[in-house]
Amino acid sequence: MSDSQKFPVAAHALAYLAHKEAFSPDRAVASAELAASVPTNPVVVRRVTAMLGKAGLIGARAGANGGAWLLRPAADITLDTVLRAVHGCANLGVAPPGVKGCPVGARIPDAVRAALIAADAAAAARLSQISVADLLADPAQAQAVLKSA
Amino acid sequence: MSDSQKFPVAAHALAYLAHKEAFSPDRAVASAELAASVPTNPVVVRRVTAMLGKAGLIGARAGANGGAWLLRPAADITLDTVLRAVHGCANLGVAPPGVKGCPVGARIPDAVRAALIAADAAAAARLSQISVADLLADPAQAQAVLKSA
DNA sequence: AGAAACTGTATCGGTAGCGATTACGTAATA
DNA sequence: TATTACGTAATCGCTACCGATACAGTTTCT
Repeated sequence: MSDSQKFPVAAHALAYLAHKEAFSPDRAVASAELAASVPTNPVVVRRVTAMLGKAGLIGARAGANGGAWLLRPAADITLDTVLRAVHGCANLGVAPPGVKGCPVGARIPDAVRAALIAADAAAAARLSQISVADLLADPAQAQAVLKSA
Repeated sequence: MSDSQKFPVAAHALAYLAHKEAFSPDRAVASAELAASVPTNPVVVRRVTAMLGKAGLIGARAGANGGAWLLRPAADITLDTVLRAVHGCANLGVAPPGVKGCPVGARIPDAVRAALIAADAAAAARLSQISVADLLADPAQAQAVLKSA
């Protein structure tokens, strides 16, 4: 894994729910509407909302007027939680196994693995500073982040 | 992108060169030897060493007794430099475009993009604290990082 | 000079993963 | 009961990567 788009789609969906003020079952938003905003296929949306539901971030109900809604305030949902909910990680590849015979060749993979894990943890830590509510904030903020990076 | 293994392979190759003390052309290591340590195909190794060469991290020479060697002390090569050299990034997906009509649907993608860039920058910053020399250090260090993450 | 070793690159085949789509069973509403 | 909508499985087409082969150019060794 993974060039997966699950995390961006999840973040977008949650931000959309927050914008729609879908905080209770009677304000549920259907997957078709979310899919139209991303844009993507409704099934793709339901695949990620199902994961978000298992993580306790959103509720969902079938049937007419059904759909998904947030179970927490948008400001209380940080993006690292979202990332974990969709089983994502900062992907830099997987450390190759190395050869068993060579002592150094066998030791390097563990060190590389440790570096990859450290990088992933750093990315998650950064995401923990961003909430779904932040995604709806003034675009000037987003621009500032974009330029400083 | 990408699920590419370029970064792990590059890190492994550089660590191997450092271990072999390949600091000058007369101590060059052939791609076949590097490939045997990873393990992978010699061509895969040459693909990444070519990029590392263009980034000024290693030198390479064709011909008998040819191969690759480090152009800098291993302690001066940080892993974020390696990551950039192979055009890698902490991959969390790409922000979907959103729909043009909806004002919020159009704003969210920029915010998501900014978050992805921030996470990538954080991962790179963490990698900048790790050098190739660190990859050869006591495995207890690597274990400590692995467990703390 | 000739043989041998090695890089850099192009190319091809196999494979794996993903998104989009269709389909179906279940659940909730009108 | 008819309709709406979720959750999940199965399938399709696409893309990207790795591994392997091949080849031209370069350097060393005999």
